[in-house]
Amino acid sequence: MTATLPVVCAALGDPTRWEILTRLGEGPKSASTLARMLPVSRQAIGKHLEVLREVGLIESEQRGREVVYLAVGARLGALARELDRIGRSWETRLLRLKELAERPGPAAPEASE
Amino acid sequence: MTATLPVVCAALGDPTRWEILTRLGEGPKSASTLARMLPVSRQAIGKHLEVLREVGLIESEQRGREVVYLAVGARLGALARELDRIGRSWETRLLRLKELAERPGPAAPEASE
DNA sequence: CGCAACTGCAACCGTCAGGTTGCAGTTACG
DNA sequence: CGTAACTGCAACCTGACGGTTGCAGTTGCG
Repeated sequence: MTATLPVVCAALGDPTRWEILTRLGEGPKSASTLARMLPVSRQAIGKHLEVLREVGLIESEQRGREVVYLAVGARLGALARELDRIGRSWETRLLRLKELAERPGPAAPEASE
Repeated sequence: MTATLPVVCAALGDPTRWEILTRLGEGPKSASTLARMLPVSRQAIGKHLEVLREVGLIESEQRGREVVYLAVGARLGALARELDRIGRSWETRLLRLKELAERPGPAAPEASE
């Protein structure tokens, strides 16, 4: 479940998958139920659910004869924190470079390599 | 630049693109420079840069005869906040459903549709 | 001034992801 | 107890994506 960043982002990179996540965000649902509300086949839904489950964005739970899936908000929160951290690091580095550029140093501070 | 959520996530869904972003996070660089540090052609880099620029994750800047690109941390931060918000909403809804299930109501509260 | 280096555009290619249909197996509802 | 509904697996198709090469056009460094 320690899915690498690009992988979980890729999972979130498909519109249909977001459709599914949105519906699941409203409450637990089975693959068949989802297939009934979306314009794709049950099998396609199944593949998407598998992808989402692999990166920890949803969990499955046997309920009676059907398998219901639920959205895991915590997983999305974790991703959000990770992205935020990275974004901040970019900003601070950018700022440091700008400071170097302002301050008249010995040579021209070139950062292209 | 109001790139929809799945689109910007898709942009972040490619490993090579993360390579590029990481390098750009260290400081502004040109396409050729990036191509020299990564195991792909300059043209491939160019396509990736275009994708990243379209979703606002990087910006371009003419510097001398070359075009340098810089990572936009704010964009990533915005995405992070959006994801966090959604994740929280999932959790609260889940909680409400659980409450309903605990409380002995008139009928069995079924949320599969 | 001339050459080297960077950019932009276009054509082309292989792979894989998203989708479909079809079928077989289980399991709860009536 | 029978049948309807849900699941799982497999084969197959197609388009888009990540990658390549090739070429033409600028622009600045020595």
